[in-house]
Amino acid sequence: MDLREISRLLYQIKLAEQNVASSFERETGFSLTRYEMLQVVKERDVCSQREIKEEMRIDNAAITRHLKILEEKGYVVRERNAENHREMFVRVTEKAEQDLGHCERDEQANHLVLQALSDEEIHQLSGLLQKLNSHT
Amino acid sequence: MDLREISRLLYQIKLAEQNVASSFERETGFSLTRYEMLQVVKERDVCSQREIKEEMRIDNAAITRHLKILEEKGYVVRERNAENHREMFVRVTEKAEQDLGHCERDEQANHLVLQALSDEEIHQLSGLLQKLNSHT
DNA sequence: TTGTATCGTTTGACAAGTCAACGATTGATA
DNA sequence: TATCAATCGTTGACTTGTCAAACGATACAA
Repeated sequence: MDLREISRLLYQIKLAEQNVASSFERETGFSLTRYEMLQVVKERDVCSQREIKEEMRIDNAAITRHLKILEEKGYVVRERNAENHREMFVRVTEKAEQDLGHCERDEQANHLVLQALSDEEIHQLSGLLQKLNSHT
Repeated sequence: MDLREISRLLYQIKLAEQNVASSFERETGFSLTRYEMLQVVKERDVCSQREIKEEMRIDNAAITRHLKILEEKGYVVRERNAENHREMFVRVTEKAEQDLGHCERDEQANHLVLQALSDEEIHQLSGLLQKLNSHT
């Protein structure tokens, strides 16, 4: 297993990421990151940006900017935590719930990975990525 | 298998890509993309940017910019194809061969994926990614 | 009460990708 | 042969990530 083989594998991961992220956006209308972000917030009902950071392992700066965009689109509302004015509390709006639910029911989205891989393979892939990601 | 589960999986791929690319760069001193690019050129001895594009599935603009950087670092030389003045021919330099060989022999690089996954698992992962990437 | 450290977020500068528009060459064809 | 289309590469504008510096709270110690 030499470096060249490793770089080939890693480059395949890069390509997969690009393909997959752009397909997701094309088919759902949501950028993958912002979709995840909305779901993370929604699951917590209300949450701080620090929580988003910990859950998504993404830089603070990126969070600030994504939330700005989501706010402009009317998908989230933000307000300072009254008990700790350093924190911003984020909450998804009714509109976000609707639009998320809408593309949830959209069959098209299923064409993504499901077309390429069987359920068994998806499960395998998920396990391997988990291993890979936890070793960081 | 609903959309939320899919997005989780795709987001894992995104995280993996980020981890893996930055580890690679930290440990080899080469950005993953530029390392691949040098190898692709080296394997062909001389090649046009179109060939790089087809092999690496990367945008033309990105190639132009990476090659500019590689040229500045003295890793590649470029010259117009005398028979077709539209094409640029790229070639790696002696210095590139040396530096690539140097980090090839560097054990550190092996800590990357190899630490997280067994040979068998790497093989599995590679297969799954291949399937995923060919379905695009 | 007054520093000082820490926290949570924001901002700016950079990297690396995309797409779209352009320029120079080349090839095809009317 | 003159023109028109296709090819190859470059450039500019944009996206989305990073890191580092800055900033307004807050907490705590002297």
